Amino acid sequence: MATERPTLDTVAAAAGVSRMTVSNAYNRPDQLSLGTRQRVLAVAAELGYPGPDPTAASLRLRRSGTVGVVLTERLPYAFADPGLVTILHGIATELSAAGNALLLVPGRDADGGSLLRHAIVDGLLLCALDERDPVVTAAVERQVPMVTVGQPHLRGVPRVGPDNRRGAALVAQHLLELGHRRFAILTTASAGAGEIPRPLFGERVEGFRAAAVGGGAAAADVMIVCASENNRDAGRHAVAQLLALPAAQRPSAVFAVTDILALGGLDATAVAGIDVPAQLSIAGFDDVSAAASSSPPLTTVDHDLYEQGRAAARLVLRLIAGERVRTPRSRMALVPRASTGPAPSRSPR
Amino acid sequence: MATERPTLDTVAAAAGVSRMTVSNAYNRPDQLSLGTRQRVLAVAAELGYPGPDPTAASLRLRRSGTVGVVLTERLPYAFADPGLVTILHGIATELSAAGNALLLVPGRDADGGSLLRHAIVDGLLLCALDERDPVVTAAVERQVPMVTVGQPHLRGVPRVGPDNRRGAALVAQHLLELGHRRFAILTTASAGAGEIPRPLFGERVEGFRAAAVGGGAAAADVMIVCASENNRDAGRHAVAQLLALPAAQRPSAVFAVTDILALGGLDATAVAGIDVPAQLSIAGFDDVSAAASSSPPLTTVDHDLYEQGRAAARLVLRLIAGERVRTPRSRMALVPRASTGPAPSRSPR
DNA sequence: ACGGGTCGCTGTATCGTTACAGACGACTCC
DNA sequence: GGAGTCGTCTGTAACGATACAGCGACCCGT
Repeated sequence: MATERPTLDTVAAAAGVSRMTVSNAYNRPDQLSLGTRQRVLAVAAELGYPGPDPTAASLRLRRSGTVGVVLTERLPYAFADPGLVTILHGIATELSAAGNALLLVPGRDADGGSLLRHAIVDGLLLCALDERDPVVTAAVERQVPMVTVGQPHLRGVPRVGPDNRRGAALVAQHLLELGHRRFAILTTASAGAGEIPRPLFGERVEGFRAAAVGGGAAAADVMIVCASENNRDAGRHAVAQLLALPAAQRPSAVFAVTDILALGGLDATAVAGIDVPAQLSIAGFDDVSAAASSSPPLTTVDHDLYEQGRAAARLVLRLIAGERVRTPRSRMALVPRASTGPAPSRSPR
Repeated sequence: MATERPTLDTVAAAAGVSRMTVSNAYNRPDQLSLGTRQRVLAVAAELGYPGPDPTAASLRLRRSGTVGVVLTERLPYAFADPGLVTILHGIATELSAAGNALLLVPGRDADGGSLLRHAIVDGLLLCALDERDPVVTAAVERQVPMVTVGQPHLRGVPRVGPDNRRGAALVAQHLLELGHRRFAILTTASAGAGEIPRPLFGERVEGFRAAAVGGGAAAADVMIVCASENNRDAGRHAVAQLLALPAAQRPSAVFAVTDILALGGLDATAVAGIDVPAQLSIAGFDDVSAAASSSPPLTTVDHDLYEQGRAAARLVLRLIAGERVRTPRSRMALVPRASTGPAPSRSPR
């Protein structure tokens, strides 16, 4: 029966109408009479015509109704990171509301080639990528409407994301107001696996240090401690080492560049019997859900990842529609909780 | 400079070669001399040519390197369900390893039309959909390689997923061997919000009942209890009501169609001071991570969602490659833990 | 009966790419 | 020196659809 796959032409010939009429039967029901339409669709069904080919339509229309999202070089890792999943949730919400599909693009394929070159998309969202990642270059070369989320910063490309420097400075200011003058910044080893790009944490480290020193701390009193990875265990180990320092050298407040690390730090204080915040203040960054229910609840910086995803999706849709957009300013706020308190008196017992 | 967007032709003319040579410069470096290739790419860069248009290439090649995934009618809900995210993780792992992108297709757009008609995909994966969902019809009409995960069962379409009847029967058999003869099946109200399709739970209920009755229980001794929703609180309420029954009518074992409900049931027994499993056995289904660490640990049925996602992706890729595949048998196993034990003696104290 | 409007349908001209079959010179081999 | 081979490059023919202008036919009011 169906020796070759039917096309619009096949159906048109069988129904005795022009190809355009068949196309209209599917896409513009108001452009033809009800009778003709039903007849055409009946013939199409009989021939087993699966409907207009979306690829051909996209070529002609010059749009596909699809937005590409690049999450990390190796896509599957993205699903292991609750933060990225949250961003993705926001993106999906906004895209599907606008009738767009979401294409998840692996950064590179097995051959090292960039799949991005072959992705059929009207626009791109780059999430949390290192700016030296080759996939970023490939994205720019595509010359497609594009928005970045978090990282990287690219000239001429709108970016949604927190001002990491400002957020870290908010924490520094909070701790300075509580009387702290000796700090440790807890970050991940910069030579680490690179699962999460360095620039992001670098901005937080620099933002905190600059604000702390600018606010009265001695440069020598802002130490930097590196955890081996960005996970709770690594945070615990790093803070445990910190607690082993002689009291005189010990900082009175720790700023961890992620909540995960900060929560690990709380674990270490619990083990060591250190009272937080009486003996040591700890603050994090991200306001993940666990931060509100830790013991004690964690002071942190809230920047709404779900909303960032939504905002980025809205922006790229507007770019696709031909509007001009500017990088918006993200909502961001210090969330003071019980893990930070006044600095202990000058000589801790 | 670039009054019109350059194409292969533009670049070919400017470089003084044929269009095919430009195409080969991008896609088949071995088909032309190094010198020519570099010259062509240089000219392309100068003209700002973004590389071959993926849409046109897909039209010509009849493949896009993309697999579509339909998770639920409203895409964003998918990210709220850890089970679906796990399946998606498995799918993404396998697809990206094979150099394919993953298109998340919302079931329907704002106008009620199906976006699936416009999705550019080489194949489709349908996850956990009700078979009466119009999106399923739309998918079938696309006449594209397709695999379903969990639900629905479709004639001629391979399906990956547990045999719910068999899994439930495993639980029934386990409880029968422990001497239980009076059962309650805990499921969700069939007239519920429909967040998760009914057939899935229906199969589990029927599978358990059939195996229990077939194994020696009186039909009247298999009662069905409905929780208002599939969450822990609703499970707790439902089991609390069960515990309020006169001892003579009370079942000695409860089979909950999901672990979530079963965990709620454990909460209820803890509140009521009922000893599990000495006074009441409780079993679940799914082996979610929390099942291993509940108190007592939950007897349940393990069917690996991550592996199901991987298996489904592999299958659809093989279909796309033109191979014939058969619906595989999923690994599934009863995981006996401490929440089930021998039936209490005939007259409970 | 005639101008003007609407309805329903058709024809032509792309959209940008890649497969395939060959053409053409140079090189190798006997 | 002629035949075969290789490496490069070219031309033609799709792939399957949609936008847009336009053309009869029909209905109206006058």
